Parts: sequence; C-alpha cells; structure tokens
Amino acid sequence: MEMQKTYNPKDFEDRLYAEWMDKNYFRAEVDPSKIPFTIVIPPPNITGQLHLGHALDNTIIDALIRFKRMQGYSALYLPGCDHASIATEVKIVEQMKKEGLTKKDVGREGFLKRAWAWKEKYGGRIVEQMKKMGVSCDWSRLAFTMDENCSRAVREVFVNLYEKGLIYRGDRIINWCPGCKTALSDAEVEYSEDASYFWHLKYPVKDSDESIVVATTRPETMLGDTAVAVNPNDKRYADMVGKTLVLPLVGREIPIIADEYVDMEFGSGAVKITPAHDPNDFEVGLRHNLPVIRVMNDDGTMNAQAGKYEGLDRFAAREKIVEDLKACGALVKIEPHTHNVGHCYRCKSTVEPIVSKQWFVRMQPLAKPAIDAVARKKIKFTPERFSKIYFSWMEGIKDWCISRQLWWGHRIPVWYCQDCGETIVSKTDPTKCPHCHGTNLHQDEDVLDTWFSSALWPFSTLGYPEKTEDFAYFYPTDVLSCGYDIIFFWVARMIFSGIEHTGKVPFRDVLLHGIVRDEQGRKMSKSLGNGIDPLEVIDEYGADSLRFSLITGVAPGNDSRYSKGKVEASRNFMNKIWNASRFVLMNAEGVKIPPLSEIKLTAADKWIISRLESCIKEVTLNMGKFELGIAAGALYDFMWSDFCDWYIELCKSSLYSDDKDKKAATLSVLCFVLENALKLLHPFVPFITEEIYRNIPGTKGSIMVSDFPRYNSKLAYKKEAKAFELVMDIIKTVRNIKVSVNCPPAKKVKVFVATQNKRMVSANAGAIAKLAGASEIDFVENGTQIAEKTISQVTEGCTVFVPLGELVDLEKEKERLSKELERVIGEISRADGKLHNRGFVEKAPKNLVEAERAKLEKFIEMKQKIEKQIKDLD
RNA sequence: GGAAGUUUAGCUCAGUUGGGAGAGCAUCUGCCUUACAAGCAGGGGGUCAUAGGUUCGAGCCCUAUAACUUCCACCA
Repeated sequence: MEMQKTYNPKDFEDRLYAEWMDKNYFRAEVDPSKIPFTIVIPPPNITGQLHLGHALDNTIIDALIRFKRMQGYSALYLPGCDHASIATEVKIVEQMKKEGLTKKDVGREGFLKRAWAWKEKYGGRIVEQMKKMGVSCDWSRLAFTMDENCSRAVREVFVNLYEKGLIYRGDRIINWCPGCKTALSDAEVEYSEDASYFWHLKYPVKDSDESIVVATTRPETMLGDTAVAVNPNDKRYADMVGKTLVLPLVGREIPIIADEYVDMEFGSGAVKITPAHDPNDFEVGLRHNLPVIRVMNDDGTMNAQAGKYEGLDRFAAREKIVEDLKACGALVKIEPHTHNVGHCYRCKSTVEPIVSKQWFVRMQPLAKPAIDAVARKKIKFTPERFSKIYFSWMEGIKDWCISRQLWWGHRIPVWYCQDCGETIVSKTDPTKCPHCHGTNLHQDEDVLDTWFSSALWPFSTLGYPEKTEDFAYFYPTDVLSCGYDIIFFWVARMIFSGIEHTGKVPFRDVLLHGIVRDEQGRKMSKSLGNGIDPLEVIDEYGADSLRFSLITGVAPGNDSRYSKGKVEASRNFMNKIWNASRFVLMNAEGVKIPPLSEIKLTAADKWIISRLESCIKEVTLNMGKFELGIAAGALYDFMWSDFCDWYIELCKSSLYSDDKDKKAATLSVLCFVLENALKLLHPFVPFITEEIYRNIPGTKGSIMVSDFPRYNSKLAYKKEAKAFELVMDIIKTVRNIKVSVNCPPAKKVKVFVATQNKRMVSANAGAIAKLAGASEIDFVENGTQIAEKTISQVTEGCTVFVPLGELVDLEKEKERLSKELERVIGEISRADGKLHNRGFVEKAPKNLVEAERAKLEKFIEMKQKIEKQIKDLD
C-alpha cells in the first residue's frame, strides 16, 4: 500500500469507524464462553455538546473496554444520555423566551413536545461526537434515561421504595430555587462566600419598656417570625422566657422561647425564629409547636403574608424593610458580615430555604449497606482516598428531596383521587380509585430529580426490572469511571440504589479522574469562554492525538491541564508511529517474510524483543491498576526510543544489504515487534493502529478483535539484551567523543575497542559503523599502546579509542577526562561508603549489596583506565 | 469549623510495596544521515516547599509549618 509521508488522520478515521460499525465489532454478545466486562457511560446531558471532560471519560473507558475486548472478554461499553431534567428545562425555557413564549403559553404537552425535539437533536449530536472520538460503544444498546426501559425502572423503584416506607411526602424545609422555580436536593446547592450584613433588630416586649435584640442576615424573613429563642441556660434572658414580643412592622405577638439550639456566645444570644424559611428554625418550630408562616412566593417575591410588601422581590423587600425598621427605631445597627450563601447549581440564583410539600427518600436505611459495601471492599475506589469523601458524605446524609416542580422528567407515579382523597402509588397508570372506585384521578404534577433515574443507570440500561439475559450476564458492571465531581450526585446514589434494588453492588471498581482545566489551570466554563470543543481538536489533530494527550502524564484522580502543546506532542508521536510503520512496510514490500520461529535471531533482535516483552508486562500490569498514564508513557518510550531510535536504525545495515535471507529475517522481527506494539497501543489510539495493522504482512482482519499481547517469558532474553547493550554503549561513546571535539557526526572515524566480548562487537560491526559513523573498527588489548594519538572513553564494558589526528584539542580533551575522572572517583567513594556502612551490608537485600560491590569494582577499573588515558595524552 | 489534594528542571507534569532524580515542551550545540525537520545526535538546567523524626538508606513513611486548590458542614 501507498502510505502518505505524513500522518493524516482525516484519511482514515471516519472510514474505519464506519467499517467497525458495519462489521458489528462494538456489539457485545451474551456469550457464556466468555467473561463479561461492562462499563456504562456516565450519561452526558442532552443540553448541549460534549466538552473535554466527556472526551476524557470516553477515552479512559474506551481504552479499558478495548483492552478487555482484546483480552477475550465480552466487553460492553454501554452508551446513553441523560434527560437532565432541570438543565434541559432551563434551556427550553430560554429557547421559548426568544420566541416570546412561556411555559404557560405552550402548556405541559406542548412543552414536552419541544423537549423531545430537543432531545432528538442534541442526543443525536452527542452520539455523532462520540463516534468521532472513536469510542467502541455498543450502539445497539443506546439508552436514554427517559426511554421505556429506564422509565419502567424508575416506576418500579419508586413504588418499591414507597411500599417499604422509604419514600414519603411531607412539608419540610427544602432548598428552593426562585430562578428555576423548583425544589432542589442538598447536593444541588453550591455555597459561596458573599459579602453581606448583619442587621441587629430590636423587638419590644409587649406592654413593657423592655426589648430584646436579635441579629439576622435575612431581615425580610422577619415578617414570618413566630418566636424569638434564647438558650435555656442563658442567665441574661432567664426572666424573659415566656414573655411576649411584638413583631415590628407586623404587630404580631410572638413568644420568647428557650431552646438548646441557641448559641449563647454568638451574636446577642437571642435568635429570631422563622420556621418557614430556615431549616434550623423549622426544627425549633416543631419542638415548640410554633406556627409556620411563609412570606414568599415561588418566584422569590413576597406573598400576601408580607402585607404591604406583597409583590416585591425578596431583595427589594429587604431594602424596604430595613428602611422601615430604621424609621421605626427597630434597627439597632448594621454590621458587615460575609457568610455562605447557597446558589442553584444550574441557574446560580440565591437559593431560598422554604417550607414546602415535597417527596423524600428516607436515606438512613439505604446509606448503611452502601457504606458497608465500600468498607468491606466490595467496591474499590481508585484513588483510594475518595472512599473517605464517600464515607463522610454517606454518614452524614439527610433525606433526599426528589420532587421537582418541573415538566421535563419522570412524572411522579402518584395519583390523588379527587373524590375520596386517596393517594395511589402505582407502577402502571391507574384508571380508577381502589378505595372509592371513582375515576376522577389526578396525577401528581411534579417530576423526579434527574439523579433519581441516573441512580438506576447501571441496571435500568440492562433491562431491570425485567430479568433479561443482558441483566443476568452483564450485571453487576465492572468499572464505573467518571470525574470526582459527581461522587455524591451519581456514584453514591448508584451504590445504594444498586444494593437496594438488585441486591448487588452495581460495580466493583470506581475509577475517578480529575477535571480537565485550561492552559492556565482554570476550570473551563461557558462564562469564561475558555471551553475547548473536542471536535475542533479532532479536526485539527485527529482523534488519536486528542485521546493520547488526554491520558498521557495523568494520574488517576488528579486534575490536568489541556494545552495545544500537549496535543501537538501526541500528534508528533502519531506521526512517529506512522513513519516507522511506513518504513517497515516499504521495506517489506515484495519480500517473503518468514515467521519469527523460523529465523535465527541476532543480538539486536533479541534486545528489541526483550524490550517488547517488558513493555507488554508493564502495559498489562498498569492497565489492570487503572494507571493508564503510566501504560501510555511506557508505550511512548518503547515506540520512540527503543523501536525507532535504536532498533530501526540498527536494522538498516541488514535491510540495505544484498543478503536476502538476512533482510527477510530482519523484516520478520520488525513486523513482529510492530504488530505487537500496535496492539498494545490500540486501546489508546484505535484509528492509527487499525489503519497500519491491516497492512502488516500476515495479519488478518481487524486489530480491535485481535488478541492482546501476552507476556512470554521465553522471549524475555534478559541476559542477551543486557549483553547487547555493549554495542549501544560503543555507539553512544563514539558519538560522545565526536561531539566533545566538535567533529561533525557525518565524518567517518576509525574506532578501536578494547573489550572482553569481541564476538558481540564483530557481529554488529556494520551497525556500529552506520550509527556511530565509523570507517572501520579494530580491537586492541587493554593496556597496549596505539601508535596514533587517540581520544578514548571508558564505559562499563569496554574502552573506546578514536584517533582524530590534528582535529583533537588536547587541552580540551584533558579537561574532559579529568572531569570524568572526578565523576568516577565520586562514584567510588559513594559505593565504598555504602559498603563500609555495616548497616547497609547487614540489612540491605543481598542482591543490592552484591550489585554495589560489582559497581565498585567496575568504577575502580574505570578510574585506572582514565588515569592511563590522561598520561597517554602527554 | 472539618477533611482532602497539591508543592519535583524555565513551563506542564510523571515518579507503581523506601535502594543511584525522569518525560514532554522550552533552551543551547551540531546535523535536511535514502521512515519521519511533526525529525536525528548531543548538552545545560533540580537543597524533590520548609523544619524535624524513623531508617543502614527518604522525593516516597511519620510529625509540625507555609503557600495554593478543592470538597463538606455551617451560628441566626
């Protein structure tokens, strides 16, 4: 085949992906003769397009899947999208706003129609983007959190939890987002420090001159105060407890109560209690049977209970109320104060704690087994440290508010009988009330938290609650890989859901990666405009370059920075692979290549095969440990340094010789190593490896369904590889000598070698001549005088002499030698010191002590030789 | 308030049970050597944040400290 001179991924990436699809290679079969290996995708939201975080998800998962598939597993990468209830709804509301429409205008049905259209458009776009990345997803199992299967699972789970008493409905303080006009779970609130004020207010005691001072950060809530609380042990207020206060502006009478919740040290020691607008106050209210007065509407404006402030936005009301309090003398002072304010994770509005009737999941009974599963290592976190974060969240977990006042999502499967008031919770839509048999039923208006369905993802996508073949075979899944930022939202909830509903942990390993930041280390965000579109990167550099750059040099759980430079480095590596392959294939053209088993291996052959085997070992080991960065790094080094810089160069003398058998034998090794290296690389860079693999003589079919290389100890050739390093040392030494005297590398020089292993050197004389630029190679005995003046350099196994005649700068050479002597003397004293250290000799492993002795001997020998060289120069 | 992470070459980062400090980029020198200038060969550059400790031996383990980052909780 004709290969282009440079790597051009556009020539083949799309074509190969289409072929893989065509041949159905991504399809994972239920095959009892194979072991299943399953990863479900962290489903991207259908709100928009993929970003680099998704690209990282996909690269990691696809690498693991391709690796396991090649190892013979029935590997399933299950793709899908999340309906992203709140996020999508926000987008659609925005979209409608541009048309001058509101949700009310289009109605629930019309709204959902738009939402589904949105889903078709963006869901499809996401699939196309993933295909561009080269991911080997089983598209025949493409899932969506609102498809039939997943929806059935949601109802099944909801009803089961309800029947077990683990789902309840009640009036509780929840986080209310006035922007999205819905309740949020605790996890959906983001806190940030905002500069604000402390307003100290004076509440007068009824029919008295006395008063009590309270401090608040939200003065507008005072309209809903139903008590003032003090600590029961607080002597200052002991005689005040039980008295009645008159709420300024409102005139309502409220009691002074005593409750342990109040901190005597903080503020004035007296707290205004607003049960409808503060979680702690709500608890206090329950204990003291206080009325709950809500003063705010769902959109953040004040309601009728706020009297003359009705209709004002909460922040405008705040200003007005402060003004009025000041006017009536109730405002004692204003203090600057920074405190944590909750914001909606979607629209960033300030979250308002509000009492509201919502559906909740009782968490305590679910959390316990979920904690045990991780504690007992049924689920392992990588990196391990994240299990601590998981534990602390799970242990302190509160009930989960799951109802959302939205339209896009799974509608809560609860109906209320309009005739008798019966609540019907059902997996299927009921037609009549089981209690009064009335048919006037009304379904709960709310939908479920998006994460309620995401929590079921590992089994809902496999058919649950039906006992499908897929579920039986692929569940539990094996690895769950996602960013550490969704441990609470997603990972934790999948764990307790999986255990509760399937009786099994949903996965055995949790592999967490960090966030991909921009070049300056900032988080990528829309507002900063520093986001990177993976498609643009792919368009410029190819999917393989992007994939390789995302995992190379990255450790699990650590954040990484994206930079063009990194992608370029990866692209250069692709180009290197491309050209090395091109070189091998060009030379192989028309040559009948014998199998490796039929040829006699040279020392260089054994060396590269040995290097390959240790690379196989390292890659396999590190893939198993999810250390993809290390595996990729090992491959980079092997491919570039060992294979390209050394072995291919070493082969040239044989490839360009007239000896056809020799050439064929060399090509056999080149093809063998290349083929295996490509297989090792394939999980990371699927396209380029596939494109080249097909052109290697002797390969059949696709690399993605070939066998992953297995370490073969018979091919390890440890001793032989070590022996061959003599040749490499000589080459490096000659190059060094040349550089040290400013001799152009191209200039051929005569080389003398003093060594024990003449056979090795003679056998590789051609290679040495080519790589070191030697005109001829002769042997000398150690200690014999060479007629010409020479520059010499001592290495571990030999001494190399190069006569350079008048080119030599004697003074410079002496300088170099004395520097070298200094280094060797340093090494001697280091080794000597170690060996004279009784502790080391007695306690260190024997092989290390032995190695140290051998080194010492070697260095002493080198020292003598260098001293002689210096003498010889005079 | 609690917890976690980071601190290694000019920059970005690896460093896998403790056993002679690494890569890429950048920089310097010399090379268009019939796969590759997206390249080849060679070089310079690091008190591994600081201070102690454990050990024969510490970038790695322990204890403090500092700076930066993140998560959780939250007293109005």
